[in-house]
Amino acid sequence: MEVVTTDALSRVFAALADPTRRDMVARLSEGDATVSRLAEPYRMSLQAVYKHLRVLEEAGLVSRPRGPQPRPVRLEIEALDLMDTWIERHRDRVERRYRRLDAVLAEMETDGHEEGHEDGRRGRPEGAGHPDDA
Amino acid sequence: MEVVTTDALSRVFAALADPTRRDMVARLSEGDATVSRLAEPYRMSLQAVYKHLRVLEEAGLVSRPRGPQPRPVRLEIEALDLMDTWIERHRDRVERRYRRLDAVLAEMETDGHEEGHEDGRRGRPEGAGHPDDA
DNA sequence: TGGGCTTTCAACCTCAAGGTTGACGAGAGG
DNA sequence: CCTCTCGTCAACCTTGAGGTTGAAAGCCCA
Repeated sequence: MEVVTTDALSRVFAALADPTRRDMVARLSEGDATVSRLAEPYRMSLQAVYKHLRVLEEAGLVSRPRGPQPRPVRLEIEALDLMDTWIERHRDRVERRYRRLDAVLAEMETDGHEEGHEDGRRGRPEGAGHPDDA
Repeated sequence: MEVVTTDALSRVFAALADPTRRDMVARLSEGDATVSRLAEPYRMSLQAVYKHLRVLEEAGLVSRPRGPQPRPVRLEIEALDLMDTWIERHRDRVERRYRRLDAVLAEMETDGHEEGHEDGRRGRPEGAGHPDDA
């Protein structure tokens, strides 16, 4: 069966990997809208838009009461927060690591060594390697 | 030829939509690593890992000198910043909007007006509609 | 110089993603 | 009541993503 059960984070990232969907989110961040209203700007069938909407919904980025009448689609920010958390975490780690490296390099420079950093690159000690999880 | 030229943002989001790739980024945020070292924990061929790496590279999330010897893979944070910026922008918009709505609703409640919200959500004025870009 | 290790490319397979068209159902409004 | 519209579902098509195997190439070392 392999019910892939793609994890939440993957769904959110994947949902936002599509420019159309990202644009929808952008527009929804300004205010709710009905499906057909949302579809207006795009050169694709209403059904396609509906599908995109479903992707966003399954990613938790959007919520809406289902039904035939013109019902509004609303943006939910929890999913954005989810991504944000992930990104910040790793970005911080990298930055911390860079800072550490800079310190090490600075110390090495007291030996009178100069770094070839014309593109702002740091050295890479390639240490660590902790196969830690996400 | 259709050089799709997927935009940068799409590439970054898509790159992180895969759990394996996300794990790679997580591990790289702790320190650089060679391709084979990176591949160790995963139960897939080395070539598959290499492909993932290429995706990350094209998304600008990773950089590495190409060549036959064991060369280190390094995480680049600019791409993370790119996403971060996008996310924050829209999240802020939504939050501002929610705050505004809350204010409006609070004001309306002084009139004793009822809202058709069977799912506990806030009201939706559906105004704006600026098909503004991402 | 030959062997082994690493990285890389290429051909192939499978399946899901994004899109299309066609049809259906429920409300709103004449 | 009939109809029009909006949202929804379903079947189908095409392409690209993720994986595999096989093989080529460059560097290091004995």
